[in-house]
Amino acid sequence: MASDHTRGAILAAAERLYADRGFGDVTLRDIVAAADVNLAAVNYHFGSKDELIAELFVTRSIATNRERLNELKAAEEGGGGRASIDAILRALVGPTLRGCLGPERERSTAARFMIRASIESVPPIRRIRNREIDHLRKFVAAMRRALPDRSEVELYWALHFALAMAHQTVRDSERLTKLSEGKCDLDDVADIIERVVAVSVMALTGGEVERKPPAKLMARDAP
Amino acid sequence: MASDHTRGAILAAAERLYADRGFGDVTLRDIVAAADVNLAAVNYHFGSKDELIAELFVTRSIATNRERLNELKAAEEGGGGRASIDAILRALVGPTLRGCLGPERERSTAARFMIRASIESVPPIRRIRNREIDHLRKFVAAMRRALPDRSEVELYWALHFALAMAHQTVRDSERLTKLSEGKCDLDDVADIIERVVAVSVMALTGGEVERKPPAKLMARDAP
DNA sequence: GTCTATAACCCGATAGAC
DNA sequence: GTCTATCGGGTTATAGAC
Repeated sequence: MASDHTRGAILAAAERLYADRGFGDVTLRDIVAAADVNLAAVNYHFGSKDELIAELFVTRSIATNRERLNELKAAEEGGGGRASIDAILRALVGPTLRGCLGPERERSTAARFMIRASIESVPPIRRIRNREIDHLRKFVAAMRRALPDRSEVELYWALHFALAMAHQTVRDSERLTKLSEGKCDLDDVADIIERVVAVSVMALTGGEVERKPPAKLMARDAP
Repeated sequence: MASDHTRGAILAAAERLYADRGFGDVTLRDIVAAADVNLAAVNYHFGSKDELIAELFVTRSIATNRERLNELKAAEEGGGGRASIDAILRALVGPTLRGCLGPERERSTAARFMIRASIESVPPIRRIRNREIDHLRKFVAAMRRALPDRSEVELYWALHFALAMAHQTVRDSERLTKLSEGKCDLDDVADIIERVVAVSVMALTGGEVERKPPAKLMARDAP
């Protein structure tokens, strides 16, 4: 089975090149040159360029999702079958943020690949992300157990906003650093996780009360 | 100046095709066929495919940024030189959300183009987005006037999270609809704006107090 | 100045020999 | 399984007609 070597070499070279230079700038010819294999081997082992990218992304996604579920399970067992809402949200955003942020020098190829995937969002990756819904439902279910009084709509919005803050922080960490002139420390991952979790929890516990009634034709605000 | 017609036809055709089918699936040949002009006209009028995309995006971005600043100015004048924090954040996220969400049938070509740009994030568009920092600084300055007691870091994070929630809602509206089985109404733009603003305000007014101290090696949570 | 026509090159995918 | 050779198509760039 010399093929396993070829296959693995392609995967490793592709992940590194995509992480370093992005999906748009890396051709299959670049990849096979770096892996020192033949051009046709890519099509033989993966079927197409898109399926190669999909396999790279699926592998890393499965790892992240397993981490999330492990943390969720640990939080629920620690709480006697019902995890606290902050622990649930921490299990949701923690693995992604820990995996993608942190000091530059410590970022693995896998981490840089996932950051790139988050920024460029090429078609095969989008297709896989759209199949994540069943995975997210497990977190909605846990949130429902933690906050049985909240309406489901509020739970969905809170989960959506938590993921939004986490992903955008991964995507735009450079812009936030520039905007804040370094005052926002993107290397302090634990602090960022707690920020995202705290805001998401407030969206669930502090909201609903002070939100304005839906004013359909509001153009400006008038105090 | 028959060229103005050619130029405009290319811009209109390109925006429509990109909005409908995405940047990856539309070739220059598709565009010139739809605009009924010659292939080389694109290179003559815009220099390259990337510059054509950049011009489309810059035009729409300028319009959005002007709306934002108009709303900010109106809010500050209405408040005697100092706008309330919610009015500032509403001016920041309102134009984008109003422009990109709402009933499908009402979405203009320009709106669908901006949604596409938000999802696919192709290199020329990323370059332009990175130059938005000076624009955002005006909102940071307004926030500082509204909440002079808050530390600057908190203002940056709140602005970042507000934009994160707004952009991710535009980007992933379909996933949220599926996840919530239609229970989250993505057509009720006014409600979405108020949700984003409310959560962002809470990030500024409710935070700082109950956030945990930075626990560098926290793996799980232990109550 | 404006546009047409075409050249020269690179991409991903694949048929078929080995 | 691996490799050569090649196809169809997209992109830039440009010579030269209008």
